[in-house]
Amino acid sequence: MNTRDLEYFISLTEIKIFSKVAEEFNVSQPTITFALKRLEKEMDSKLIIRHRTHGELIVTDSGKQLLKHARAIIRHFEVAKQNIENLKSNKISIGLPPIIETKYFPKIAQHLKEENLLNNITTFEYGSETTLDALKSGELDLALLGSINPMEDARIETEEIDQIPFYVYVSKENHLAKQDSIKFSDLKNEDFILFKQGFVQNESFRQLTKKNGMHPNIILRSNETNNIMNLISNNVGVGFFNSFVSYPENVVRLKLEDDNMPKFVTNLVYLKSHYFNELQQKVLDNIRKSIK
Amino acid sequence: MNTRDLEYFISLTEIKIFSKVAEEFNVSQPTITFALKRLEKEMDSKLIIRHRTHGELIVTDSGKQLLKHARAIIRHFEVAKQNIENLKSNKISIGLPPIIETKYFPKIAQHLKEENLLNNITTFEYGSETTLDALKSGELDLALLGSINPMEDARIETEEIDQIPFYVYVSKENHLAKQDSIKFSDLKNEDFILFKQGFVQNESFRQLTKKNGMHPNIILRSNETNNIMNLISNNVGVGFFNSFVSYPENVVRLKLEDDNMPKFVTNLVYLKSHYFNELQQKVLDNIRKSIK
DNA sequence: TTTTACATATAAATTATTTTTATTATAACA
DNA sequence: TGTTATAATAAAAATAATTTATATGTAAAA
Repeated sequence: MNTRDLEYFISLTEIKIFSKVAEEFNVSQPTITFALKRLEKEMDSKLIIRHRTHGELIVTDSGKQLLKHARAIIRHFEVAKQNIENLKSNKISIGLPPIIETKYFPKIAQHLKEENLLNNITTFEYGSETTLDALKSGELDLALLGSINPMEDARIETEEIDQIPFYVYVSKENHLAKQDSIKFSDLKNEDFILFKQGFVQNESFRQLTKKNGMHPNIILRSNETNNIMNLISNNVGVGFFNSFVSYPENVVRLKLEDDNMPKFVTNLVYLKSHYFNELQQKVLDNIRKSIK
Repeated sequence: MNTRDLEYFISLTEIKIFSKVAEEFNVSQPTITFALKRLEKEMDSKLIIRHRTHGELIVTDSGKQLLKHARAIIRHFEVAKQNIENLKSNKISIGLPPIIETKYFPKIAQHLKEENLLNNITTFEYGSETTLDALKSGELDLALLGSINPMEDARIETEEIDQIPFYVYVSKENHLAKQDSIKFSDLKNEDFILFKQGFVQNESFRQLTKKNGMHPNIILRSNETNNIMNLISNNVGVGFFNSFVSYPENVVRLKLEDDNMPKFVTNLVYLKSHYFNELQQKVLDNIRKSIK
């Protein structure tokens, strides 16, 4: 069986028009007809019910069943290619979201340098959610990433590093700064400066505002911790981060008193199906050593 | 890319001789050479280092990486076929290990009969371990099965039904019968009558004997609960089962006092990648309703 | 009801891919 | 040095996939 036929099939269930699928793949329309016939013969089952008219095309139960597996097959194939590409360039690509990088990378870099491995790594610095996607797609061999509460994903191996709470960061001039700790709901009239999309703190923040029935005023989003801290220290708004971020002297960190607060969990993760070669294994071991 | 090439490749990494692989698949030797070349071109990487001499054949790191994905791809393909086969026969095949069947099937059957679905199911009555393998291979759509401690498998969706302890069953004439509860180590001189291979109680039993440094004398294994209980009641030996089994009047059930005793967990399980059609969904819902 | 437009199927020819047959190359070993 | 076991290569054959051209089916428009 050919993966090309599966690709035609997947596309057909999405686009639902034979001739458009053919266009998509730069082949002629009968090619799609024949590909589907091959699959139906192989599976000994009708996969798609077609009416020769506008947009009506029904995926049978068998078709739906195949579709699930077809997607998995194509994904496996693409990830295999990507992994091999990384292997060839003798680099291990590591996802390191900035906040986690700040906390852990100095030690990791030190260890790797001692072992002469520092030039064999490429780091990838995006938010934890984006990083997770990249890991799944096979772009990354390994990642250190944050999650709210322990991670659970069927395809991923997770080693939990630690769990830390979230804090609110405000300027000393802010009215909240006199207190040591607050309730999340005390923030309902504040302006917020947060990270851009793809950071777990956002998900945690979203959960808390929902729980407290708040409609927060987010005045700015940035990817740069320094930039955000600068604005906070000028009392432009308040921030919501874990304790990994460093903060200037005129910023105060406030504890949150609420029960059942989400935690920021740091995880060392990789695909269960990933094969680590000797070099990659060495790097992995060094990272493990560095963060524990 | 062709799955046939992957099959040749997988076999080659196992058999390690091109000509033998060719024989295995009833093709000529150059076919294997060309298949490997195609894969190496597609992956743009050497997969296998070959010396034209006895048994020396090294799978490269890239090859190992591909191998992992190749196995997954082939499995997906086979499972898809099997699932579709079940779908066509409009039957839902359900794994029901005997002990669990005894406890849950009467209620399930009653519900299914009311809905006129009883003739759309096929049950598969083996031990939980065997049942799990069948589920993974796509032979089964669904299973109720036992595990020691909660199950964790990447490819499987699990709904935990309940957790119950294991007990020791002895004849009233047995010297232990006077007690209400015992320690597992009190059994060190007993003769045991257990289930045959593929039942979770065996795994639990094995763990406990190991922990207690025991070398148990297992005098008989059977698949028939009635048969085993008969022997126990005649004081031929003692049994180790969960509380689902029914037992005659002259058999006594003893609690186990040990700490951290393994539990018998009943789970409703199915493949994450399994697509349930309307009929199958109905059956699934009825089973859920029956066991909760 | 006929026509038109859109969409898929089919037949035959073409092209591409895979496999085979026959042969050569290479290393190990007697 | 010749023999044996194994893999690679070249050319031909077989098989499979795709295209071109055309037929067929269906819904909507005229």
